Amino acid sequence: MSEKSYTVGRLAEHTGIKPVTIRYYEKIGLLPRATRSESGYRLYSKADYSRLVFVRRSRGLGFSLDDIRELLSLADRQEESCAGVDAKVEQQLAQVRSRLKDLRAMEQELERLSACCEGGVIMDCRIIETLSGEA
Amino acid sequence: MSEKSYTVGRLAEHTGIKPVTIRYYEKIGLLPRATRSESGYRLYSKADYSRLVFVRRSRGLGFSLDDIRELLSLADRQEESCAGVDAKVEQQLAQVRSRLKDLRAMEQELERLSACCEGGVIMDCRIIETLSGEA
DNA sequence: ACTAGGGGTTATAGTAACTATAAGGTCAAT
DNA sequence: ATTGACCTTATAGTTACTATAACCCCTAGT
Repeated sequence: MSEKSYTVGRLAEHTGIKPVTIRYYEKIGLLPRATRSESGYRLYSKADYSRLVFVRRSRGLGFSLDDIRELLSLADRQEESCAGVDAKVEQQLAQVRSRLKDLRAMEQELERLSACCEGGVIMDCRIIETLSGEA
Repeated sequence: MSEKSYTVGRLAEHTGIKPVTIRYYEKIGLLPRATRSESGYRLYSKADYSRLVFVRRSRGLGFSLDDIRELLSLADRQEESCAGVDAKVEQQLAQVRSRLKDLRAMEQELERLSACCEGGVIMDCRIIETLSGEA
């Protein structure tokens, strides 16, 4: 059924995740141990490919590898409620929003600093002054 | 002139940067070597305090420690143009904006996922399906 | 058959910016 | 004199990789 057709390099090409990274994921137990060819090469199936896509997409949403480990184990229990998954998504959304808030504040302050530079010398630089100084 | 009045702990209290971190900054050369008391304790002056505030504020704007090292060395050349500083700020602003873009995309996608959960079981979960699947 | 390339394999160290731990020295107060 | 809160150093751990070294395998060309 599950023909092992990909080597690690071919899997990498198809998923956009580098061979080293794939091996790393295996090492930390995020991916199951790959089956091996006679000569010791890793061999992957379509199912392995899907799992890796899951990881890539989750990473794209900012989930940590630990989070993804949990998501994968939740995903594997087909008959259970998906409340856990939903909770993880909510949690991640909250984290992303908090990070957004921080970054927006940084953006504003950087804009303010940038605007107050008048091209003089350091001694009179309002940017340096602000960074060194008050509040 | 520059009375060395702070120990590392007192400096930490005043700046909100922990003693370990202050020592770490010294170790990597971001802060100059502190003068020492007879018994070997680090002692800091108002100038040291200012420099550390500079670091903290720059960190708050997302600058890397390497960037801050450069900013500090730029700031030390009082009579030179502040163009370098301005450039660094612009650069940082660009980076923050790029990160913002990424995070906004994540936020949107997470919102979409969150909305499509209908409280069923994993088998029917659109979230899992999306993560595993297409795109 | 030999060899060169482009795979694959492992283990180890490095990255950023800290945090945690251990094992000990100092200082002010009781 | 001893407690407790501080200080000192060195080392290892964190996250998610990347880089390096040293070696093995497989296919294609001569």
